[in-house]
Amino acid sequence: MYKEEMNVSGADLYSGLQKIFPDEKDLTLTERLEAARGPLLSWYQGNKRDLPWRENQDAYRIWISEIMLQQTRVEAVKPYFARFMECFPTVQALAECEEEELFKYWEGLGYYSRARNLKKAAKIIVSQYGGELPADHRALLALPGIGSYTAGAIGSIAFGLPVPAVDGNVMRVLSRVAGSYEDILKQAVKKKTEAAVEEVLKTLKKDEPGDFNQALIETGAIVCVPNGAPLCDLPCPFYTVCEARKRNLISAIPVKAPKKKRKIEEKTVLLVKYGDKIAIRKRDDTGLLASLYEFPNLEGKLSEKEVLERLGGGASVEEKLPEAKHIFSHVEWHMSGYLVKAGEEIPGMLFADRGELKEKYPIPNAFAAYRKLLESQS
DNA sequence: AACGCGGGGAA
DNA sequence: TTCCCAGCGTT
Repeated sequence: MYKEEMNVSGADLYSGLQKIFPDEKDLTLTERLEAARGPLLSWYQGNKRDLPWRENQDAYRIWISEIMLQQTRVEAVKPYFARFMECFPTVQALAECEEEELFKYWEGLGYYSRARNLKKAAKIIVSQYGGELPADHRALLALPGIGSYTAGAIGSIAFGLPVPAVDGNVMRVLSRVAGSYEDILKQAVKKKTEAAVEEVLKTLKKDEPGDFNQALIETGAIVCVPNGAPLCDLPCPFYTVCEARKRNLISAIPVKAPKKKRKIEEKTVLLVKYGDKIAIRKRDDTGLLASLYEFPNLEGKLSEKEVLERLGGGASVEEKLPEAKHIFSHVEWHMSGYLVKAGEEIPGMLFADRGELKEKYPIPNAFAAYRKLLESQS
């Protein structure tokens, strides 16, 4: 209300508040981090979650977990991680696997380029580093699928390197600690934050960078939570140095630029039966759900007649299927569907039996509603 | 710097 | 509904 009435930006409001409280010392983020260093490390020892990839410091396990955890919640990752490590226990096993099989283990986890890059990187690790992940920040950063955050996480957790691992969690925590109104989605803001964390990492003992980075992340997961108010009354390692808490700005920070809205796409999904088999096809190798399999589908919401025109070849529609919706982050599929009986195998389509549908071909969850229909059908 | 890329849990 | 999650690669 004050903000809107005065028509001032968050930054202006903040500098205004600074003038109202001129006696407050304006600490830098680095100074706040240094002040919290001790409490943070001991808080982490007492509060860290017991997670499968924290059983040891094996770089391969750390790597796989960090890739899976990109934009993905811990609870979602746990079952995938267990199955993955069982099937691909070493870098070599991963480097030699079939991409199709790898996708099958990734099915439902999303952001499938992560899996593709994992295999690419595994081959490089085998050919250039003797099958061991390199204990070098720049070498890690050069591997496909490993960016600034992941290189920092692997480097510090597996190898003890003093490199920052700043993700969305850490940006949320530290923007509140600093009382900063800068947009945490901006890469320049993230870079500054990484620089501040790196300063402090340099002052740590040799075995502490991994714990320090994980402690920051853990604070974001346990105390300074996303979606709603942070739980400042739990023991918080930043309690005494947190500017947002001190000035009651926890609901205003972090600042994130609004996202643009999704577009909606209409689709008509076909479950085409030929004997006991069902038609699927492989998607294009670029773009959304690249290289995965799908039920044949047509653009737009088509009538029974329009479907038959496009199929030809003695196909007949057996029934109209219920509508389904799938929401991606940037697009929304509104699907209608038909159960179709094919008179012959249709060129360009692949006919799979129920077992192959379940065990062999990776089909993304966007088609889960129709897949389920199929299972209850038989 | 902006955009494309999954899926699901929670408010 | 909207938000946001242990982000990265491409343009």
